[in-house]
Amino acid sequence: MNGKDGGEREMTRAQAPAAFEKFLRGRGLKLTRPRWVILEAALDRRDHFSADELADRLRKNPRPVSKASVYRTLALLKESGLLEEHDFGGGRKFYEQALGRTHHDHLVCIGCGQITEFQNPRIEHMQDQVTEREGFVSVFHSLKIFGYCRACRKRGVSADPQTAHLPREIVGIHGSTT
Amino acid sequence: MNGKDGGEREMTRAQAPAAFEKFLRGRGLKLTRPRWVILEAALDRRDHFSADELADRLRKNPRPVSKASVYRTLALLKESGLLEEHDFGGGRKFYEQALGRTHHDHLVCIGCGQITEFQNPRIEHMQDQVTEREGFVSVFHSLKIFGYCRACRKRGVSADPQTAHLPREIVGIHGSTT
DNA sequence: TCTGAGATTGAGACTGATTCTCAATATCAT
DNA sequence: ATGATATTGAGAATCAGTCTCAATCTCAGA
Repeated sequence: MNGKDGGEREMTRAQAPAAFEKFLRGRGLKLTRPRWVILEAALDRRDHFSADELADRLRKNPRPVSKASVYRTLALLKESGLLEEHDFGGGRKFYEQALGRTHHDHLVCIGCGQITEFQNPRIEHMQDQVTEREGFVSVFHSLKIFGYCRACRKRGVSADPQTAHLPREIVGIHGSTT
Repeated sequence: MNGKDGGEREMTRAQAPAAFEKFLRGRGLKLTRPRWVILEAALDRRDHFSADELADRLRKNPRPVSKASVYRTLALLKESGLLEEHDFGGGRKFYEQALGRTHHDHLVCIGCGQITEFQNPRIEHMQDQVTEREGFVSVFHSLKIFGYCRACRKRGVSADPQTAHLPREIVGIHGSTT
């Protein structure tokens, strides 16, 4: 799962609440109970999750949190750098933890919805060449490769590229470095 | 604008209606007036356009076409391979002509919304390496680099990456090969 | 600990793109 | 021309996400 994990990840996880509080204070914002609940819920996730799925879950909590707060707080967590936002198409955004993680791109299986991460410094480097040539300053980028994963191929799952639709549910996630 | 243009492009444009009709027939679908109107309108565009913008325009035509038909027909044009669909974020999809064009990726300026196209065979090649290594079969991919274009930089337009929002209006398009 | 200015919350209305519904209409092989 | 089917259009529905605003918290200062 993306190289060495555990120790390093746990450390950043432990630091996250303090980092978020600092971020909030720096903006004159308050650390409220709903924000805390949402932060904790987000930190508990190791996968890619959507705002409304999280909102649904938290709405049923012993300490319910409203949909509006979930959306608002996820936006703050993104701005603070604790979460990263991804758009895999399909009309909804997904979030994943960012702290202590390095940049990576995604393979998205249109058969089962599984997401596999990958890193490729050479691709990144060539992107820099492209932007430089254009006088463009890159702020962020997104590279997603859609297709069929090994498991789906084995199962014989494949469809017409034109009619294949993007998964609305992110089923799982595999990490892969290089 | 993306290499040699004109002659070749015009040829494919002339062939497009026949190609679409063939596609429709192959599916037992009919070539109706609204579909024809929408096809022509789409072929007249050289830029990236959204469905609802086109629908708005056609709704005011001497021969009005309904929003529903525009959405339905653009989907068919995409399936037929005449149009390509892009999601630049911002909650709406954009279309561009695909016939006679080669694959390319996009630089999206978050300052002015301008889209610049680029091609880089080496990046494509490395993507192949990545998918192969994962046992993944690529069906399509999307590489978008968001940032500030040369013009925006000159104008001093730049914003906090976290608060920068994606353009809802695609302002223009520049092609660039390599 | 109390207080008040100001930030935040939650319920639900709203938005905006896109899709769906379905009765009326158009298409085209025969 | 005819009829079996596909298609259309107007508006309702959907769906993620945002907004509104009165009631409610937070927290720095007294």
